[in-house]
Amino acid sequence: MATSQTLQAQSNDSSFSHILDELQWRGLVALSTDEKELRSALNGKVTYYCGFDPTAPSLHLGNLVQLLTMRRLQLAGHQPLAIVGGATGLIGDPKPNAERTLNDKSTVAEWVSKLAEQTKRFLDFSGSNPAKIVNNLDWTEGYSAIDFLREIGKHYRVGKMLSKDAVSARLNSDAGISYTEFSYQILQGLDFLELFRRHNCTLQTGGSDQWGNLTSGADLIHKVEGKSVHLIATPLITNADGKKFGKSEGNAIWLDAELTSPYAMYQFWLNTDDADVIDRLKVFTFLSRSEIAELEKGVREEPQARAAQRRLALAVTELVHSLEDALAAEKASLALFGSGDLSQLDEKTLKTALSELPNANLPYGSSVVQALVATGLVDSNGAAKRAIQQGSVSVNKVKVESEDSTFSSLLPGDVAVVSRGKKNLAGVFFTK
RNA sequence: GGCAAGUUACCCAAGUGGCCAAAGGGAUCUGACUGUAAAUCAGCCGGCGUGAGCCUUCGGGGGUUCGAAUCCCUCACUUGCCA
Repeated sequence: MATSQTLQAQSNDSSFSHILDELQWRGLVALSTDEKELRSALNGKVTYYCGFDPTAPSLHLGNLVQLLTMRRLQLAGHQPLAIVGGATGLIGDPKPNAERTLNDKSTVAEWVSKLAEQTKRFLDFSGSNPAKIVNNLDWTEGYSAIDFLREIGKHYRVGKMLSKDAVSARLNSDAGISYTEFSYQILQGLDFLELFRRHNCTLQTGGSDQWGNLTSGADLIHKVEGKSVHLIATPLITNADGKKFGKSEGNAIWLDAELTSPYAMYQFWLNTDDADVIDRLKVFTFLSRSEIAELEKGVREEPQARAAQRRLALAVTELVHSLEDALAAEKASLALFGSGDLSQLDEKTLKTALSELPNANLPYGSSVVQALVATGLVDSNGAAKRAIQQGSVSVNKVKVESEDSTFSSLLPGDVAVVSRGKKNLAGVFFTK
């Protein structure tokens, strides 16, 4: 795979003498195994891994934290293994409140290949410490139930398994937990053991909510191989206002451009709270300590300029998509939110900007309600009318007053910008 | 295997024959104020439709009744206790 320009341009901040110092400064270490040993291990070359379970057709922002952490370690000279959980994805790790619905094997297999493809953008697969993608189905599929219970199960004490947060939370909830999900930690433990044996992998990274599963593997290796290995858990990203991070309008932000457009990605980051933006820059970008300090000053002295948010939005959109996509999203954002009159924009700029938005082709004479539904700004005709009654709908920045409005004037090129609220925009292209 | 309790819209949760599209809270969304921020206040919050009405929904299926989320049968699942 050709290495992208974006990847080539990345580097760690040379003002840190140890990768662990940088990770800590970026707020990426919530929990770890013995820090002194971890630090000295990282002085040499370490092979490490992080798992991604196929629970959806795309990775999301939570996964991005892991991917970028992996990349930082790779830039420090260590060798990454990205595990795509063909096996663990079939089982499902216990969520705090509810049992997961099992997905078809074929669905999971399809998602595995999609996720594997996505991870490729974030790691370097060439050079002296190339990344590798592995699938844990490779070593679990052939395992017989008897062998599994004898060779692996014997090392697990039920008391300890019950005490893991993920399990005990479920036992105390009214959802209970199935044997299937209860077993998840063993499978993940097996992953680490296999990677240790096959690739001499001695470090696992993951989210702090996965700590129980991370320690599962380290314990197993200790018991079976008598070796101590290392763990780094990244904190869960939370917003200053306590709301869940990574959601926009209640929907997850996906890395797949089909599910979350580059424009939506850009907007998501642009809307970051002042109180969060510096933390986000540390976690989600490769900007240096001094660059971030500069932006922090901007937030303090001139928050309304939102320089930090703009930088963040551009940087992450480039990471996830491409520089061209990021610039196009930025341009569309400026054009559509700028104070200027939309009709002053030339046809080409306008059409490019609109194609970044959710959009629809409609015949001339269509109603505003139809456009709202067709572009997906609202779910139903009723919701569209309600939105108009609430005064939240505008066409080309002019508020729509009546439920049966049509498009009275179009922009150059026979297009229109429909908005619901201040931030939800969509484009309409008129055709015969 | 036995006994008991439970399964309500995105989440929590009321409702125990008609006044139930279903209380209340949270989340999301929208408006005002702003900086495409936060906080605050207000509104919307199953679908269709000419704000009258109609359709679908209260775990699945079947039944009683003029009428059921509410009663009965049955299946599935969850939790607790007993074995």
